[in-house]
Amino acid sequence: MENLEISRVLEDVAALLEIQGANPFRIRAYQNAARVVESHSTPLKRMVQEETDLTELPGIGKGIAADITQLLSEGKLGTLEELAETVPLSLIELTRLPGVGAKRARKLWDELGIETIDQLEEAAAAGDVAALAGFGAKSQEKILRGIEAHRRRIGRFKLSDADQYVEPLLAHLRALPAVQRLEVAGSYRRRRETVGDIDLLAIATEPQEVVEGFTSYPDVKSVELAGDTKVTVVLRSGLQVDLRILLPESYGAALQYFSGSKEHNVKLRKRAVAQGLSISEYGVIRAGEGGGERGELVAGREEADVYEAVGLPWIAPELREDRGEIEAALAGELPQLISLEDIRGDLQMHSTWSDGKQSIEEMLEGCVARGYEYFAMTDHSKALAMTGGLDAAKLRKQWEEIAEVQERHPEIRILRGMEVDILADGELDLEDEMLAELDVVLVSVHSRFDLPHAQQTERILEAVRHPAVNILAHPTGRLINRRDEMSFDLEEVLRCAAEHEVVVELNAHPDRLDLRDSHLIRARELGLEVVISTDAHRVDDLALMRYGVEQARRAWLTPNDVINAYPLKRLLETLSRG
DNA sequence: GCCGTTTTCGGCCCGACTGTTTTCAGTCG
Repeated sequence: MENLEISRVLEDVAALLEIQGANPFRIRAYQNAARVVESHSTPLKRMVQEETDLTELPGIGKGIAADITQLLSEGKLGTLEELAETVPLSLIELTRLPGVGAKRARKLWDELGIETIDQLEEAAAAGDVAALAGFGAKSQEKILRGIEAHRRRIGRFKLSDADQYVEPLLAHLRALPAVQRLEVAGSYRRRRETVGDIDLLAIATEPQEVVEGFTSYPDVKSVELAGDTKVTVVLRSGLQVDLRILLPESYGAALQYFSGSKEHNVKLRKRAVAQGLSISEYGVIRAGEGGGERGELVAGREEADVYEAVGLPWIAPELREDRGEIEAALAGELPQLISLEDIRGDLQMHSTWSDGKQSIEEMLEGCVARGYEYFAMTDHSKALAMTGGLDAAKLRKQWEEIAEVQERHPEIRILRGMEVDILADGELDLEDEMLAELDVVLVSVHSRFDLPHAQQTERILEAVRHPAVNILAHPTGRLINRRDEMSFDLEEVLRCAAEHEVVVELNAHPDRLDLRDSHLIRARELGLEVVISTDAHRVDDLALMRYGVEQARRAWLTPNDVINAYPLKRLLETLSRG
């Protein structure tokens, strides 16, 4: 059982306790523990095997350590099962709808007997929800909209969640002596922001051993299909994984075929047909004389051979969405995609001065360890009271600490920044004279996501036009699988940003990935520069940069489009213009 | 339930806003 799953179970315990109306601090203890477990880099499974004391982790005491140990040994948790006897587990899903929390979920169950989303939808559609005390017509409407959005998301895993399950599975399979080659294809390989299922491809000396090794993997919940060359399992997390065992001569063709996208492959096949070739998952075949006979296999062992056979260079998987990559490849104009090694700094992160978990110096050390030349310390502004956002006085104090830390660490440049809230009227949450003293000003929306379209657009435009602003952070405000983008005119905002030389952020946090790939392509067309930032709240989060870089590659971005791939001098010039 | 301790119990993230109420739940990170 992976850390993410343990974390999910602890979250479920917290949610049920909350619905039950338990001690709020006990609830928070489980929530805290869930967060700690989720972001812990070592698998707890291994810690338990090595008899490391789990209570060494912050927020994990005797009780939760015992819970985790039980969960790992028995695959289930007594605490949760006991709770589930008093309150239905399915109520947890209700609390994930906007406008429904623990109390309201409880009320829906108590008063209307609602246990599931389907039952809630039925009751809301019939108008029964609005009739409840504490609910009204607007709440009922919001619930119905929330259910609709929920349905659209169901069944897709965030890429980072998929990674948590896939990486240990790959390690398990690669350790099998019979495995000669093993790769993941599909949207996972193209690094799409969410994935439906996982496609594994392998070459094996003894296929049967690999099939057995796969189906006996401890996290397999059920084996859906077990043939000689194709096996489908569902992991405990609900993620479906297909494994195909291939012959070496068609491995590259299969990798190409199963990596997709479908649209990319359709275009590629058309091109092949025009050349008297046909591409399938088994290889590239030159049509035989007289049509009906089997033709000659001309490529298939390596993926690059497949592309070469139709006169193309190999195309990076992130580009394979039929967004002009085949045409670009033909013209020899494929972009020199950005990679993690190109990144020279991180321009959004938080410290204990606001809602970050680690000090400025600790964050600095994390950046140094990643080989960065610079980073920006960008705590929240005061409107976000919950996060301990800074007012002018506290910000000045923070600058003193930055100066001291900088003094001790000449090896990296600290930029004074702030993530300044865009207030509902478009005003910024920090005085102009303070803004002028910052090296980098990020602005972003954290409240009133529901303003009417025109008003929301004007609010953001107002902020982008402010002369002190350098970066528009997480511009759409979406949270993957949780919250839709705000309703506003992104095109107009991008045009305005271009005019005022404001850089748009690609927030690398795997919950956000905001802007998304298609938006970034548009931003680049409009001549905008992009910054890829992790929004780190702890040192470990700095590693999330890879998700931003992957998304940037899907958007065809090169090191020349991304300001935190610039050397310090060019970055400072970029930030000081305007 | 966790933490820290002045060791066996008290404290645990400050608020502003909306919708639906007339005191509160939910949301923002």
